[in-house]
Amino acid sequence: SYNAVGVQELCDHSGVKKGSFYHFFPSKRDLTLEAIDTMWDKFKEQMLDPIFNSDIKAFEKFNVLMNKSYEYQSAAKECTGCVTGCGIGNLALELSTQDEIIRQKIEQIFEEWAQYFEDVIVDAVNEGDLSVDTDPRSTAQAILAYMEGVSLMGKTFNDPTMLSRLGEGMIQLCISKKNISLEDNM
Amino acid sequence: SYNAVGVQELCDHSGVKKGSFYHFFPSKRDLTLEAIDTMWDKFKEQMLDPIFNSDIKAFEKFNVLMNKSYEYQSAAKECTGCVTGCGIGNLALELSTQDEIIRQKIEQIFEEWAQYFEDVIVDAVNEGDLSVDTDPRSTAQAILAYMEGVSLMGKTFNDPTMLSRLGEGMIQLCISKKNISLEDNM
DNA sequence: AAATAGGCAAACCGACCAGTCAACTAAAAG
DNA sequence: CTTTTAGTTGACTGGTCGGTTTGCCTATTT
Repeated sequence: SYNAVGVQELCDHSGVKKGSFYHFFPSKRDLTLEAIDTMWDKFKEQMLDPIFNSDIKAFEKFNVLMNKSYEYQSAAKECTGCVTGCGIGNLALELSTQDEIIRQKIEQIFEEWAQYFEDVIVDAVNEGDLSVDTDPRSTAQAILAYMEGVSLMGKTFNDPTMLSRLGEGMIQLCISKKNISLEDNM
Repeated sequence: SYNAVGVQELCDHSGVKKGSFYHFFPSKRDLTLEAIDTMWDKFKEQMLDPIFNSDIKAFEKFNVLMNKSYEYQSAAKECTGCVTGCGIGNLALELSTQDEIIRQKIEQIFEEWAQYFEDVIVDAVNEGDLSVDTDPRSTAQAILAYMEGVSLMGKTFNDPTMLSRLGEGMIQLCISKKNISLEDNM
């Protein structure tokens, strides 16, 4: 939690004196903004880019992403005893109503993040793997929402396997409504 | 945010003196636990029970729930200027790694919540509206995760329409994987 | 009328908060 | 060699934190 951790604590943990900290950062919020950038860059570099620049099947990319997330959360639990969830999602939920500037920054990151998904969905549509009725933007947002929701559940249950168990849902979110004749199931 | 609001502030806002507060509640955490119960009871009473005890179609129940959530968040934005998201989800994400007792309480609530969904899914399977291959428990958890994720997105974008736009995804999460022959789409 | 008990409020506690500041060091620039 | 500059440090600020203590006031019981 952002509000539960003080500047002093951060400094102690990093072997930095608080006075020095305020020499480089005008405020705690400034540090947070930079930390968000760092997290996001690292996430893109280590997770999104390797997966979404590879040439595996579109659907498979989502599965790989979820599996990597599962591994990451498993490692976090091994290391700290807690499933930590998505760092960006955590901040989003805690600070969106509290700090408008941070909210906007995270909004922009989510937009960028969904763009990764949207591009893949567009590819899949062009390749005929998804119905032309698919709305790429909404579908991409739905998948991102689902990922964040699954992370939230994993954190709440403190159980990383929730990520792998619920991973399949991402594919279902891709299937356009019109592609499923409800009569078939009703 | 839990940590951003102090007992004094809560008391001022309620016209209560802090000394009086601590006469009735041993700690801030105790208040929180009771507040969670109250929120959950109210949510069940006003949202879940009316919808899930009605005899509309299973799929339709999920849509109605999402629509009601949309209306609630719209009203919140009108009133406070902010989409507040799901109160329980907010606490879950902020406190799960910070307070084990609160984490357990929310875990139990999520379990109960998913049970509502699971029952409906079982009904739908029995009535032939969903494939017998459907895993009711996982599907229920997936829908809950999705709802929480959509709430998170709505809060981050401070845009209640995100709830209605992404609402359709809930139905897609119900469709069992085996029900969709991927070859049809690929 | 005396005793009792609970609701209530103000003062208070040590700890911690984000942030400031002046004194200091060390190295670069003139 | 002197001056400027960047970085370091710990003491300090006003204020708030969660929580405690004390004692008054009222209302029921005896």
